[in-house]
Amino acid sequence: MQRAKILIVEDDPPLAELLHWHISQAGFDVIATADGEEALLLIEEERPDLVILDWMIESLSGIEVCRRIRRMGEMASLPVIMLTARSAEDDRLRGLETGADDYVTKPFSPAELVLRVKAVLRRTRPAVSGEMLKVGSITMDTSGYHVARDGEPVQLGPTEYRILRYLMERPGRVLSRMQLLDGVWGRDSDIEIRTVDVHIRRLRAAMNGDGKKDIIRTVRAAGYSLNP
Amino acid sequence: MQRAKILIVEDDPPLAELLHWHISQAGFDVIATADGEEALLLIEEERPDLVILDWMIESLSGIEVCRRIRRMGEMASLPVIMLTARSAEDDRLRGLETGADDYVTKPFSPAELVLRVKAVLRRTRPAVSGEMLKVGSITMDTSGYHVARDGEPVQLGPTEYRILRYLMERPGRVLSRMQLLDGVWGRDSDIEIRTVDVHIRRLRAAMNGDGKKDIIRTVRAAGYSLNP
DNA sequence: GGCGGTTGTAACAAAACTGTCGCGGATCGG
DNA sequence: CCGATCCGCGACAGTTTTGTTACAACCGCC
Repeated sequence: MQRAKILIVEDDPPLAELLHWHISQAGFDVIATADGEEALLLIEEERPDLVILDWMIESLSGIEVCRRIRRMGEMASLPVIMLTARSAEDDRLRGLETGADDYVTKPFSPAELVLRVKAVLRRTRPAVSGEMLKVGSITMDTSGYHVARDGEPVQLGPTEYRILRYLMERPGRVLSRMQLLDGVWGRDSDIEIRTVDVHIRRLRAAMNGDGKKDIIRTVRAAGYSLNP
Repeated sequence: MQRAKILIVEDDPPLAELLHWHISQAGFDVIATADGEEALLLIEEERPDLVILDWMIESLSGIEVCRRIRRMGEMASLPVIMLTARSAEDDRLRGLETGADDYVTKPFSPAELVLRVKAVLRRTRPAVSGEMLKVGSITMDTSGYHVARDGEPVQLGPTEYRILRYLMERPGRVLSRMQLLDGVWGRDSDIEIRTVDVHIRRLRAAMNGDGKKDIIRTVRAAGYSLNP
């Protein structure tokens, strides 16, 4: 199972270190910064799966960071958990309004935070939390690398598996070849963009074995998506 | 945003009431029953958007209800969240194979259940996820590139799609050919201005399939606009 | 080193879409 | 009613985008 990458944005060094330890102890990869501007850069470059964001940080308020994340286009759906000092209803509301997925009020137990992280990941990225993915008639066991259609197991090559997984994590959404290259091959791979087509074809061939309906929709000039 | 209707099938009265309260508190319309047979009837009549189904109910096991829902034709794609007592991997598999969209193992927090409900709805009904454009009887799912009129899907070419999107983002406003050229083709394209007409015609042809009313208004000497 | 399976590319074929033209009907202001 | 525009329509050739196939390089593994 692929480990989820968590970005911690916290400018109080002792607390940052505490969080770092507990989160990585729970089996996540951790990157950290104390600075809001840097956080935005790190999000671009490291593509974390979730951000833990202190409401009160120096260079840029947490709420502003959150707002900017929501305007980042490709990363706009990045889950954010806010750490707030007060539990005032007011703050909770404002936090959720700017697009935080959850919030934790200080003081909190690290264990609780870890639980929340897992819950949010389970909700937003089922695959990283080791659960079963299901879209239509297709099921994928992400821990055992098993894929089935209508209960019938399907044999997939590694790349086909990764493409399918990427699609199943975003069912119905049309993904451009560029997005697929980034998501499946990695951000910095100099692969021909048309190569995506070939693998899509292979994935189709493997999944539509009998005379079954095609599971992948081609959207001209846009990309591919999983059929509902 | 239109409220989603949730059907709860749970035969333990205290738990049913608890669920009822939390789900409706979260802003959903709730209907409930303790009986499997009745659940199927309610689905036919009330057309809920999602079903929360206890694995162990009396008259008909949850798993059997789920199976029948999947054979209901029109309602076959109804999302189902299963409540299971055990967390055995085995049950998870069986649950997903019979067509549940998600499952929650008891004990669970009502908050988590609400999160899952929202997550499943987001996945199955893009209308709730804010990436949906609506103007009159036309809906456009911008993340999945789906366009529908009166619920009927409409097939559009790339340029027609971009024009319609541009229009839907500015409903009612009259846009000159020049504006459309800038907005849809890009500021620096040396396209004949009359080409806009042709694409508008193609868009019309695609959208007014049956004898439906024209969705685009021609404003002589000014341009085009979307009809309200 | 040989082997089965996988991967990235190139090249070609097929399909879908695009832009342009010219014609004729519609509309408008006198 | 008339001329001047403006707009809708059908056709069409050119382009772009996608599907398909074949092939050489590569990989881990024995």
